[in-house]
Amino acid sequence: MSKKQGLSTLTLAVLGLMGQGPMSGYDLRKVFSTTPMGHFSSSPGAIYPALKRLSRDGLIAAKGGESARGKVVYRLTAKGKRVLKAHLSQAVGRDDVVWRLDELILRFALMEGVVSNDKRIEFLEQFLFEVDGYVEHLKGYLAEVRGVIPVSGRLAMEHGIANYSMNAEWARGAISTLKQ
Amino acid sequence: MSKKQGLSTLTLAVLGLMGQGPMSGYDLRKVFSTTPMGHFSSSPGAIYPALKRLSRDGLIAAKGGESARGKVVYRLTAKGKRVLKAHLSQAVGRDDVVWRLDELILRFALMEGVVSNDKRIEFLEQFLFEVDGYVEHLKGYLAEVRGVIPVSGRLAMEHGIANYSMNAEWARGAISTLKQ
DNA sequence: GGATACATGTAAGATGTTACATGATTGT
DNA sequence: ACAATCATGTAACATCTTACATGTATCC
Repeated sequence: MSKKQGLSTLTLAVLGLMGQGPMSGYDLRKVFSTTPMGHFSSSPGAIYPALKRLSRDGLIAAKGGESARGKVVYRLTAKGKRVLKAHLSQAVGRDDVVWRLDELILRFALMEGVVSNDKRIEFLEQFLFEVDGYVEHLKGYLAEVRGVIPVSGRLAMEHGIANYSMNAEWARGAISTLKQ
Repeated sequence: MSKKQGLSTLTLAVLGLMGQGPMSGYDLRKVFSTTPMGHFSSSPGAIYPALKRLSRDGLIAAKGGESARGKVVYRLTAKGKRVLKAHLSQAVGRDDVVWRLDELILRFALMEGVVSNDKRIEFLEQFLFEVDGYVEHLKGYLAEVRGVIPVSGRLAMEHGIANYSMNAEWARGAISTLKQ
């Protein structure tokens, strides 16, 4: 169906923001450095090369026509839209929840206008299922090692459990919001 | 007083685990792949070069004497202990909370036996102060943009607020645990 | 004797950080 | 005229991922 889609978190953020409207590299840097949207480096050494890559791969294209100063404004190509939508529509697995939780939240944040309401609810339900499962796993692990691990370690484990529990709570709330 | 201490998360985890006792690269991989301790790649391509660097820089040293099979067991040197302790003793700032929260939790988890109980409480109090401040900031930001941002974006913002609130709650609980 | 687990490593490539460089435009 | 902000870029370096390579010891 598709090649492996190894979109880095930064790449995903760039495509997602351009999905909302055309932007320049400088615009992206402003968003990353002035809003609490994700935690991205606004360093030129990361953003401009990323734009070059996306441009080279045909996912974005510089708008024709001169813009103010040297500004280069990009927008998604048809291929870029397809790749973005495919990425946002991926199923949520246990690995995503364990290893890439931040990216899942970013994916959700970028879904507006790209993925239907029903699909977003489906995403949250898969997310909730996997998170709940992982919370149980962590609780089981803690029960096993409690007593043999040091206090700091135990508290850090409890942090992990509280973190995933909070994510489950959030997902439950978000699902009922999206269902009206 | 000291050079910039750009310990990567993996490097910190390696030093911290070796702070508890001698380990080989393979032992580290086992810990990373079989316990929920942090989210580290257990790939040999990350770990063995990291051990080489730490060894080259004099923070760890291979134990003399042959071990089973080809096993190479490392332990912290005096310098390694010093660097680890210095890193774990750093003050917590707003930037750490915003950009490196996972690393802060890892730092806390590794403090046992290296940093005194009082210092750990101090760490948690600084952490709590910064987290509380950031929660206020996020709430203020949300209040400003609520209404003009899409639903998915708003829910993602609320996720961030819930996340930091949970961290504050956790810190409060951990402080009272450490105070007995 | 063959599968599995132990144990370490390298090579190629992608991505990111920090620091530097360059020039245009706007405000005062 | 000068500073600040707008705007893009490169070079050197560090790190991590993926995939491959190699050999040993143990279990059945």
